[in-house]
Amino acid sequence: MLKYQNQTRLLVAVDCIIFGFDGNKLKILLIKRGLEPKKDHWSLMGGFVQPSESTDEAANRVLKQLTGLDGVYLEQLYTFSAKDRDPIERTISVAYFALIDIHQYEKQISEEYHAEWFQLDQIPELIFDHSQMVAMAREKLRYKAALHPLLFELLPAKFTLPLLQSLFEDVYETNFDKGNFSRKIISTGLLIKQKDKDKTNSKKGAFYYKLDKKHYKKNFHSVLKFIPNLNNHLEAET
Amino acid sequence: MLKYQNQTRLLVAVDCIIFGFDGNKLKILLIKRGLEPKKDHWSLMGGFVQPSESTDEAANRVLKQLTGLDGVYLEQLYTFSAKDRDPIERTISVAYFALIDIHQYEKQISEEYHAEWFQLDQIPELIFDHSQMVAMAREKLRYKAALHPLLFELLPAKFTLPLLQSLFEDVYETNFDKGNFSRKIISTGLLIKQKDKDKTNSKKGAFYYKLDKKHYKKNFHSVLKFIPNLNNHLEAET
DNA sequence: ATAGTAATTGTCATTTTTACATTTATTTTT
DNA sequence: AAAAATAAATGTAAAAATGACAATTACTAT
Repeated sequence: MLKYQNQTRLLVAVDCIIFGFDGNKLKILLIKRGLEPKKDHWSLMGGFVQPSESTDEAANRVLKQLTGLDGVYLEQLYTFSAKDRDPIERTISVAYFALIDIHQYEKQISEEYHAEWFQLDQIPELIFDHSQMVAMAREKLRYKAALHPLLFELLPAKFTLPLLQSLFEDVYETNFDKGNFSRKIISTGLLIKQKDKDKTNSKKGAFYYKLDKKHYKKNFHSVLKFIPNLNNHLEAET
Repeated sequence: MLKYQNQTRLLVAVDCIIFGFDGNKLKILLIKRGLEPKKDHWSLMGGFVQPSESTDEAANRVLKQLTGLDGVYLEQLYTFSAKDRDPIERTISVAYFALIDIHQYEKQISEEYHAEWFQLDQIPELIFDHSQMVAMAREKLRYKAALHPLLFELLPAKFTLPLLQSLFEDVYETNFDKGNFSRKIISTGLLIKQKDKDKTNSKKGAFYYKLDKKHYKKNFHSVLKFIPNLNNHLEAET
């Protein structure tokens, strides 16, 4: 089976940075690590790549194990390969980031892993280089969401413009003018206005919208500039 | 040494997509593969990751081996991990893309590998999934160069605006208005005008410019929009 | 019926973009 | 030595977009 002579083989893992939005705050899902080393320390959900799978498949498997979810937004982020990143044995890790609708997530499944959602300003110390992975995922999310319709993946099928705006405001830690924001979103043509309203947050109520799936897929890669004064809100990118 | 029980270890390689600009056309550097399988077929330059190195270090090593160059622009692109991508033995490959000043490149070194520069519309059949890697690198280059001052890495220290424009025009396969182009570039504040001109292409001569290195590093991550009608020139992104 | 609230729509000055036109600096030709 | 040729550099203005702020609207609760 080993046909390239004299080459070292390495452990390959995947780790997932899983984002969710509870209607108020952007959060990531962390687990308490179940095996040594660093047992019971906070960690990203991950696992070793099996002989039968690609890293994409491994990441999807791991994500399903923890959340019960299939077919969610999952994107390869970066491969971490520092020689000593795992103290037990050399392992390279391909990091993925996922965006899920937090309400779809099945709690009972994740209890097995002692998983918890954390706000981004309250993330505990993480094992290995996982803090670096989280930082990079957050940067990438900010960068990409400013230019592409990404954050919709975090919302339920029906949502209001004020809810969308509060998500953007939390991601960019700033406030946007509501008039300009709604015009910009509407002008993308990505949303279909519904007949009904959400009246939990105001007396007037805010219309629900749904994604126009076709338009969304077709225009996902277009550069849209959702964010005014973009450069004030991005520090760096990957 | 093997401390995580019952896990499979895999070969890990790096492959480099090396871009250069000869003053006329954007090109990539390919080699004739020296070992079986697929000996003498066209291939990206690559190599196995050694126990002593990270993938970044491996990519830099491989790049230096082929070009003789140190400290060039090198960025991790994507990790390719399809189960059967290498027919001999399972190998995952971390692809990197490099931007070099083609005139710095030392030809005698690469003759050992039978390396040749190819225009992007004349790339031969490549081994394994290397064509896919090239396609992704090209997309990424287009995407990123539209928003960040990336293409300067392909030019010599002193260059003219018309040369820069011809590079942009080749990358995006289109023509730009020269007045608007030069204004946009100048307005970034990234360039320092020199006293001398290049008179090889016109009677009037075009002033040389140099990168303002400090400004360049500081503003590299700013979103600048170098390209008008951006969405007409990007198909997709990674 | 009225007041209160947040959603929605409106307005307009400012800035950016883009198409196209003119001027300028230099070399080559007459 | 003047004129023609060439491509670089600069100028112009209409159109589009952005962004700050104001007014109106639709509904609920008093």
